[in-house]
Formats: sequence, C-alpha cells, structure tokens
Amino acid sequence: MTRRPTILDVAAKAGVSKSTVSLVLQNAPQVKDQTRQNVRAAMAEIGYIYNRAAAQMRSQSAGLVGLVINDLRNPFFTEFATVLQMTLAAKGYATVIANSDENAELQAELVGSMIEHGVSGLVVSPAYGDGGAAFDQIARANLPTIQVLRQTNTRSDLFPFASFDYAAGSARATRHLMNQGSTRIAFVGGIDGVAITEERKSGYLTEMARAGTDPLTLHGRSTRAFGVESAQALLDAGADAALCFNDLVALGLHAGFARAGKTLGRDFRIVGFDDIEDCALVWPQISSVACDIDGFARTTAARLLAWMQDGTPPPPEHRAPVDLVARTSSTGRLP
Amino acid sequence: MTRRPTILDVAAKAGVSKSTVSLVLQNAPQVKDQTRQNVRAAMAEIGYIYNRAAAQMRSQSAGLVGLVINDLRNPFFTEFATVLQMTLAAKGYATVIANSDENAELQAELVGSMIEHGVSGLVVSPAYGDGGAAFDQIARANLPTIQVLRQTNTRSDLFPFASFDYAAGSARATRHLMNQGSTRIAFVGGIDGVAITEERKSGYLTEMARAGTDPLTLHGRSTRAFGVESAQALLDAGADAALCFNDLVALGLHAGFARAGKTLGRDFRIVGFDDIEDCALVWPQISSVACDIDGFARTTAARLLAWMQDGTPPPPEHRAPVDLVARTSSTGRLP
DNA sequence: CGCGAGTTATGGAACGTTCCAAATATTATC
DNA sequence: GATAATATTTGGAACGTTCCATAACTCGCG
Repeated sequence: MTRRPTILDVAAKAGVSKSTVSLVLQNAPQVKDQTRQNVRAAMAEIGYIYNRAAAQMRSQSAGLVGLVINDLRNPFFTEFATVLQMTLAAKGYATVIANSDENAELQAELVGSMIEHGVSGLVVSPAYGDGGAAFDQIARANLPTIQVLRQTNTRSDLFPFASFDYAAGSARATRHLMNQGSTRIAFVGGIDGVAITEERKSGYLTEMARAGTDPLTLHGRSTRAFGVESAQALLDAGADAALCFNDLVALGLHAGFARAGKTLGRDFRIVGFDDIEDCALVWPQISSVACDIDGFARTTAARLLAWMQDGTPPPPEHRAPVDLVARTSSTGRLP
Repeated sequence: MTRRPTILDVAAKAGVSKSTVSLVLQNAPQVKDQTRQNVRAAMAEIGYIYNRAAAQMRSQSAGLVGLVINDLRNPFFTEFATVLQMTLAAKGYATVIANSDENAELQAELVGSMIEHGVSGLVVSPAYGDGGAAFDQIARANLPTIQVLRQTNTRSDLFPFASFDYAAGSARATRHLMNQGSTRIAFVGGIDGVAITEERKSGYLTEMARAGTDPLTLHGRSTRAFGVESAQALLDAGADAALCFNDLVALGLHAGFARAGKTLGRDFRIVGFDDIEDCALVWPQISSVACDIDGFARTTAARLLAWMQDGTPPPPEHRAPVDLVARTSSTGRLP
C-alpha cells in the first residue's frame, strides 16, 4: 500500500507548481482554463484525495458544522437535523450530528469534541440542566452558535435564539377548541416550569383566563407513553378537549382514547403541537399547530452560513410564525 | 481577539517542552504525575484548545467516523444512527452523520466529503441505484467500511455486510398468521426486486408455498402513506391478513383500517417489521418482527472499532437474529 | 563517588496544505 | 517593437501537532 498522493505529486504530474494545484483546488478564478483542466486530469489519473486536515490547519476552517440535539429520536428534531444537514451539505459543509440525550454533561463533552474538530459554527438545541460548561467552551472558542427551539442560555448576543411563536400557536389552538364547543379544555404534557412548556402553555392560559374558565394542566414527559396514560386521567377529570404539548403526546392520547373506546373529534377533541407527518397519517387525523420545520431548518442554515462567512450574526431572537392545521381530531369532520 | 493558545504556550507556562505537553495530551505513561498535573493546570489556566487538525495531519487519524444513511427520517434508521453515534462518542470518536435521501449521486458526494475530512471508518446503509462511485472512492482510500441493513455492493471482503435474518423473521410471522386462522395472507410494501424486499418476502413465499396457498403481494413505497392507501386494496382483494414490509406500512394500514371501520386483530390481522417504538404505542397495538436495533448498532460500532484499531475486519456477512412480538393486531387479544 | 539501568524530558524534522510577495507570461497600446 | 497593463504562475514560509532519536535526570549498589 503506497502513500496517498499529495498536491506535490499532482503538480509533478501536471507539470505545474504546487501553488497552482492549490489554486485549482480552491477554484480560484485566476488560473487559465487550460491549466485547470490539466491539473484536474492529473488529479483524476493519480487518484488524488484532498487532505482537509492540512488545509484546515493552515486556513483555520474545516468546512464542518456541529449540531447538538437533545433528543434525536423525536421526529421533530430528526426532521430538523436532516434538513439542516442536507442544506449545509449543498453549501459544502459537512455536519457532525450528536445526540445529547437530555444530558448536560454529555452535551458539554460533545461540544468540546466538536470544537476540537474545528467546527466553524454550531447549532444547538440544548439539554435542560446546567448547560454552563458547554456554552462557556463555545464562548471561549468564539464560535458562531445558534440556539434553536430551546433557550437555556440567555446571552442572546453570543447565542442568538431562534424558535417558533409558540404562545401565539397555543392561543390560536385554544380558541379553535372553544369555537368547536369544548368547555373543559386541558393542557397535557411538557415538564412544568421548563421554558418551552411555559411558552406553549401561555397562550392557552391567556385564552382560558379571557373565557373565565379554570385551566386544567396535566404535566409529564412529552412522550407517546405519557399520552397513552393520560387519556383516562383526562376522562376522569371531566375534560372534553386537550391541547397537547407536542404531537407525541397527542399520538399517545390518540391510542389511549382508542383503547377507551372514545372517538376523537366527537367524544373528545385534541390538538397537537409541531404537526409532524404522523398527524395526517393516523386515523382519525390529528389537528396540530404546524411548525414549518423544513423552512426553519433552511433559515437557520442560511443564518449560520452568513454568520460564519460574512460575520453578520442573526438577530438575537427570532420567532417563526406557526399555523393551525385543523383535522378530524378537533373538528369531527372527516376529510 | 487574540490567537488561540498552542502547546507551545502551554509548554512555556508550565516550564516544560512542547514534546512533554504533547505526551500529556496523549496520556502517555512515561510522564511523571507531577509534571502531568502542572501541564494540565497550565492548559486550564490559559484556556488551551486541542487542535485536532494539526494532530490529524501528523498522525493520520482524526477520531472521526462517517455514517451515511439512505433515509434518516425513518425511525428505524434514526434509532440506529443515534445509538451508533452515542456508542462511538463514548469511545472518543465523533460521528459525521449524513442522509443520502436514497440518492446515489448525493451519496457519492457525501462519502467523498467524509473521506476528505479524514474519517477513519465508515458505516453505510446504501441508497439504491448505482452506488459504484461511492464504493470506488472508499476502496481507493482503503477505509474500513461496514455495509449495514442493505447490501448494494457485493464485494463483501471489502465491505462486509451486517443485517438481520429477515427471511427467518418473515417465515415466522407468516406461520404465526396462519396459526391465528388467517387464510388469505398478503405481503404489503417494499419495492419489487430490491434485495431487502426479496429477503423480507422470501420467508413469506416459502411458507405460503408450503401451505399450498397462492401468495398475494402489493408492492410500493415503504411509507405510512402507502399503507393508508393499501388498506382498501387489501379488502378488495379478499385478503384477511397482511405481513408488512416494515412498520411504517403497518402503521399506515392501521390508520387505513381504522378509517374503513375495521378492527385489527378481529376483522383483519397484520404484522409489521422492525418493531419500532410506535407499534406498542398505537391502539390496537401492532405485532411486529422485532429487530434489536440498539444491540445491532452497538455490535456494529464495536466491530468497526476493532477493524479501525486492530485491523481485524468483521465477518463478511452477519445476520442478527430477529424475534416475533405478537400483539393485538394479529392475535386479537387485548394486553 | 561512579556506574548502569531505568525513568523522564527534549529539540528538530516531518505532515500537506494555504498564503503571500514576487516573478514571469501574455496582451493591449502606442 | 517597446512599454505598460494585466493575467497567470511560483517558491518559500507558515500552521500546530506527533514522532523519533537522543539527552538529562534519578536511583540503587558496589
């Protein structure tokens, strides 16, 4: 096994200097087309492989972006990660994706590893808990970093925050349920006290207060399993509708009510949050507050790129609009 | 903004040579504990950040592993990717994850980019189509690479293949449906002619032949949407049970039959494939051929590590056992 | 105190790029 | 055909590590 060819070998083969080869590699405009072709041919012929580590060492940029997600198994985050990765790949950046699994310590380690790998920027959906260590490292390395979907660090000059306008979405969904005739509306899922839960609950609380009705909240982990369990609890509490913290909870309720022999949209109304694909693919279909996660991921990628390349940081806080998608689970109408 | 400190700065601070600092960085045993501590303290004090690019350039290893997945949005693959990444992270490797989105051309690009980034090994669940370019590149770079879950390249000496024993699983599931009293069993989903479809179908065909019954296949994309559509087609064809290509199709059928007013487990029996979490979290619960994807991911990580570090390649072909999990959708019994 | 055998620590030479200033080739202008 | 202007190419010096051969310590023992 012979050693990998370098630009020196390419240069020798093509009869030019290594500098010229380097220029070709960087698509510099000042090389003659003829030369460029010769060099390209030489590269192909000897099977040259670009050594990014060497380039990075000299130029301080690796064409690498880090993505740390608190729960990669959640389809909402998976979709975000997938679209972000694909958008960045189209711009020539590779993405190091890691799942912190809601573990702040692990998150700090992952961030450290990514910084060592020379990422040029980071996108973080932070884990709950003490994220201090992770963000300190980032601050020290002075890396463009966007906090998405959750904000655990309030230094929004350093770590601008981008998310959805959850409060507006939950208010909208609550009014929708009221308009459908529901009177005992519950809020289900989300861990009490956590910022995102409070946001997604705030619109609900506002609307309930305005209507003069007492709120009814059932907090817990935002999983299908929790949703399954909660169905009976809701019936026992005399609720006739629920706004769910996210679609996983809604899907859980969906199963729970099916088990209890209740028909969604008629016996009980629910609205989910995030509008993941599954909502339209179960029966009855689930209404949900739609977050355009694809568009959001693309916007995030664009902002990160602008920050990394031109040094223009995104606004400290950004709220993408959300939209209510009414389906059978809240309207009772079949599509 | 001052420049990042290097080992030279650390060395100066700690009053040792750069070589010693390097030794400490590599946890070499021959440095005195006292010295090690001094160096560590110096690093902490000046906020030293390890420069992996420089290290990689010299030592030819980046502590990076590439993972290319044909469909990262599929929960089955997401789970695999997540566990693999976390297992590798525990061993000090960062994972570059990319979604080829079933696009062979994109896949080749992604693989190229990963090789340039100096990955020490690859795990690929290949896209259908001409994967030649991607595998040629890998072969040229001579990188340990495991093909998982799908095999598009047959050079199993270079690209060992690891997957599940699908044929056994589908036979098992088919017999199970027969034992429940189903007589017109269909196979639904999977693209005709594709290797994995044939595998997952083979056990079904064998058992049907043995029972002297004509098989009934309904091929198509392996998505929930296809499953939703297929429910009516199955009823029209007079089927009374279905073995699904994967759980997404089964979940689609689940919704489709709910829409048609049919009760799974009584009016119609289905068994899915992969046993993703959702199967137990919908109602009625879906029977499925369980693939221990977590264990599989961990095994894959271990084999890749062994190959990268000790040069011992895994066996050319590995089939992890599968298990049938019978639930309401095929037995009619409530849990 | 001097010696040998370990232990620890060290300076210099890689590694394969990019960057820079300067050299050389080409073209336009008179 | 000479000169200026522009287009293209080029060597050499970085970049921050690891590796290697060698140097400098430390200790026990005669």
